[in-house]
Amino acid sequence: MRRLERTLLLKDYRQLCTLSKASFSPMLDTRGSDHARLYFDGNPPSRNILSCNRMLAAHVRNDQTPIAQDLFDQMLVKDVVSWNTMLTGLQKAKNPHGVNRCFLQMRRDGFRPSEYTISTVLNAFLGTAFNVLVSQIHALVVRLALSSSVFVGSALIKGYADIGDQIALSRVFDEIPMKDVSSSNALVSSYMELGCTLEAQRVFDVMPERNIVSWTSLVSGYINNKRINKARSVFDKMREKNVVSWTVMISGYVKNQKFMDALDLFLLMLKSRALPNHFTFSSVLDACAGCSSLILGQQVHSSILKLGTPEDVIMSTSLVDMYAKCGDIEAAFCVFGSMPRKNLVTWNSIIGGSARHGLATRALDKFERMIKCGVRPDEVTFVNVLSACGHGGMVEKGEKLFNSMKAKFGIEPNVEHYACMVDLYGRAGNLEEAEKLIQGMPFQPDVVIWVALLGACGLHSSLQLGEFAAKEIEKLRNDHPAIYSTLSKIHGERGVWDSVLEFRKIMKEKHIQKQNAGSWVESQYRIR
DNA sequence: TTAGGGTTAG
Repeated sequence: MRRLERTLLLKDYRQLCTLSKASFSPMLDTRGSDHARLYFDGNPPSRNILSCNRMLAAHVRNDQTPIAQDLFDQMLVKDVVSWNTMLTGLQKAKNPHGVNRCFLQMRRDGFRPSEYTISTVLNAFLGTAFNVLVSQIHALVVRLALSSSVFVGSALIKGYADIGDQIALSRVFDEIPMKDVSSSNALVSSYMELGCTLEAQRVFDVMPERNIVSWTSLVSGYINNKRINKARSVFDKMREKNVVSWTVMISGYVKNQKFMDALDLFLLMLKSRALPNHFTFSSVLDACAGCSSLILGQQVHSSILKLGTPEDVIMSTSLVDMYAKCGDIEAAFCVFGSMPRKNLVTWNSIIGGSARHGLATRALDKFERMIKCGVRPDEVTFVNVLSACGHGGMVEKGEKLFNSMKAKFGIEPNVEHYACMVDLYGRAGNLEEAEKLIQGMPFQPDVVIWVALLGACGLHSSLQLGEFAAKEIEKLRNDHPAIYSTLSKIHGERGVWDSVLEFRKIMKEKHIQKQNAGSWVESQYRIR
């Protein structure tokens, strides 16, 4: 490049830099005229760094991370805001690898991480294998003198909670000079996460200022520590409640199988004129499914439509699951078909629902479609398709799918899959094959396996093998109700009435009741 | 122009 050109470029570059001097200062310090050239070519003055960053942020806000990444890669001059925005995009896209790579590149390029950078990176690493880096990032925070930031502090507290380091997280909190309500809230939920309910309560009690999040963190913490009644008593003390606090309490009841309490609370929420959102509806639908109430489920579905709740893949999956569990599989298919986006859980719900309704062919058809749509099956998918084959008597298809698990999809069959296969062979009357499979299993058979075999023996009146399975069950759990009822049935069918009476006597002594099959219709009445 | 603390499914 000729000297004159170089001088001109450098002049233009300096002029451009005056648009945002603070952002450009690291570049001025470390870059030469080649960078000026690059900037001149790639970023005409109409596209200065501020407008590029704004565009980048807009893409990130709209969940268009790949577009943001393209723009970011094209930006020949970046500032710390550009890097932070890109990191936020990768964090939102749940791409911790990407965040790690971007963060490393940022540092290699000589940029100094800011409070924004640290809190974004730490949050991206939560719940991932990258959380081993928390203490290293903490060391960097100390070196960069960012320890006093409440944002960095909150992120570090959560990071240390994620790796179970109670001492470190309380030390981080202590070292924040001007603690705010958010950092205290982070401390409350982190103690709760580690099961330290007393510590969490103590922090909450001494907080100089509490907001709705502080209260909700406490409620949520008690729920996660299985203290549902304590959670409710805190919840009742809240003077102000919002959609999140209502949802936390409702979903807490659902997690604890207290479906009627969840539905009662949902009614209270509506009475208080709080507006449910997709989080609330997912939990409420789960409660309807839990008590098999189609009527309530339908009413909740109507409310979703009436309120114009925006489509959400999780909420719609809960709808599919609710309809399937409440006996209306056609409605489940209808909701499923109307979903613009489906994920693995959605597919598993419809496949599992079909299987439970005895619709083996439809279940397998959905499985094929799922593969065609490019969704990779997981272990739940295979439990569902194998049980569909079992209910449909499709032995060969089941065998083929079972063998394809490892070979085609890289999924190692677990004990549940073996139980499905034992059930599949057993129902079809192929008890020998079932027994052979158990013998060849790569792990010790559990109660579920033996119960599947015993069930098959009951179905096909196989006394010898049935007694063997019963003995194995007894070794693992000596009061399993299936043992006595099934053996009593087999003996009855063979006319060995003494044994039948003996089993009935044992069942009476041990207060064992034959488990009755539940009926959807029955539970409809129960709820009214 | 960039960040934190409480909520959902098989």
